[in-house]
Amino acid sequence: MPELPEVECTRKTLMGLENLKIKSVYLSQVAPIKHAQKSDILKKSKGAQISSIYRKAKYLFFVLDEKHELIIHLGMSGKLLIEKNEARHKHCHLELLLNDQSKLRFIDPRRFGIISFIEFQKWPDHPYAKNMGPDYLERSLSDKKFIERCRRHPKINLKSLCLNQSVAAGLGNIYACESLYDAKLNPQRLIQNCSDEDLKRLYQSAKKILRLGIKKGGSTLRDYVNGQGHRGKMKDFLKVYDREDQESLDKKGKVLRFTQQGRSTFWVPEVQN
DNA sequence: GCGATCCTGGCC
DNA sequence: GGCCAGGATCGC
Repeated sequence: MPELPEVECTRKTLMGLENLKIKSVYLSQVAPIKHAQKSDILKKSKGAQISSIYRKAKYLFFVLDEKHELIIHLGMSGKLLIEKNEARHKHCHLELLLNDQSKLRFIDPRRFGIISFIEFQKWPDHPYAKNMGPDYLERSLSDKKFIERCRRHPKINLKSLCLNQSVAAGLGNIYACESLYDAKLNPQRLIQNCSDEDLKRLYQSAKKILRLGIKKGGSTLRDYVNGQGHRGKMKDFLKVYDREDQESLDKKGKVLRFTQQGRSTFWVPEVQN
């Protein structure tokens, strides 16, 4: 479900939780906890204060007392919601009861999401961090660095490159299709057949599209909502995604769909070379 | 590098 | 019933 813009919009709506204290923690029997112990999370979160909340690519980090960090990845169907009196959802896997009586809930029917827990600032040592390149919107990433990272994978196609979080992180299927369309690049083209100029254009398009996604509050195709339960408006600005056999939003041609690496790619052949 | 795989739910 | 879904890892 959520790509970088949706995770960022979720983060923004959770900012009000900073400095609140965790009174109690609930974890479901089937909570998707990875590389952490349930007992550890329960023990070390209880009574802790949420000192800050930050994001890297599609991961959210809740810093607890500057001693530990609770990590959440929303996967395909996950959402974080601030609730008060609502009954606990069937697929709620984590609930933090806070000292203002609100509850932060992680709801994830498919359980492709991730709950993890680390010592403060130990993310670089986490197994999942090793496969993650720089966030597209990170200031330290540059045209030159992006191109250099792309060149490590000469044999993969541009769509795979976009979805490969080790090159640069944050794009998912929607924003990958939109970025390739914006950059006028054929999703099937191999990296070895791209010029530096092509790759630079892809990087610049990705940043532009991701920023627009954030500005519009994220894409709600079916059920994405931010921490306050509000839908995003970016769907109305998507030019090719989910528009098979229709004209692209900017009327430059007919959108076709095909499957690449098991995922749908939406593109306009007349525009993308 | 690629396909299978982890899951539930919605839609045809 | 079958297919599809906003993700990412794992084995070959």
